Amino acid sequence: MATKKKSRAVRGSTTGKPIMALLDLLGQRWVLRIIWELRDGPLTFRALQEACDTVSPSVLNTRLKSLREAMLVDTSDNGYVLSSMGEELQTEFSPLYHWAEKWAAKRQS
Amino acid sequence: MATKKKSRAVRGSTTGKPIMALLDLLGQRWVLRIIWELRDGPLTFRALQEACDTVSPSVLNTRLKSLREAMLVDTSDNGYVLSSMGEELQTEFSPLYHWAEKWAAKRQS
DNA sequence: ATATAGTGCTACTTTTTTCGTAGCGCAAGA
DNA sequence: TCTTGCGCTACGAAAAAAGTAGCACTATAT
Repeated sequence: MATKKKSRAVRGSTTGKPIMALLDLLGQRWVLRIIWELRDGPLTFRALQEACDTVSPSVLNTRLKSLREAMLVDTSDNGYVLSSMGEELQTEFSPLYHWAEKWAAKRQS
Repeated sequence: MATKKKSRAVRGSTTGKPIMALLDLLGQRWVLRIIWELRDGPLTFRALQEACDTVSPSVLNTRLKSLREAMLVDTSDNGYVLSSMGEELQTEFSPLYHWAEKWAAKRQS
């Protein structure tokens, strides 16, 4: 059981499989977006809020807590920043960002 | 406060940027999971429901509609199946599934 | 023809999550 | 002192998701 760390039971999946935990984490609203917005360096809480379509501060704070617990985000002097793991994840994602353009083109046709 | 949003197609992002639309779509609960569960071939509605921790049929149906509109999922004789675009996306994701193991290992240490 | 079982899916109520907004406590300048 | 900007909390309203029941249909069995 994943009751080791924080017993947070990342919403839904109790399988204990890392991929399920990850998909659950990333499947929370704004999580993917936050990681995306932090791609170019640190942002303050409010800057991050602005970047994410002025997401409500309560939700943003909740997400940042999750992401810090998940060791994907850290705090720095200049605000929130991707951790080394977070940057790795961002790197995994980058081809996806390119793919999105292709996807959009095909959708419209 | 900022721009008033019209009836949103894909929740949140008004930027019109494909990546935002994609992140919004994938950030809905169960969407990533559904794509993951369809990785090895078609699943019926109920099989898919079982695979996703018995997600409620209303939500599953809503997601499947979104995914069909997004041209990531199709229907087949054997149930729901990833479209060619859906398979591409799944391919983009696969390294991520490997990364999750590494992530989990690091988290617990 | 009737019964059975499995399918995709809708309808409805309850519960959870997110939104939207106001505002607190703190710190650095003017 | 009086701002200004910061991270963040509080809380009611709105939206989304969960949970459950069950319908219409099809295929197979009796």
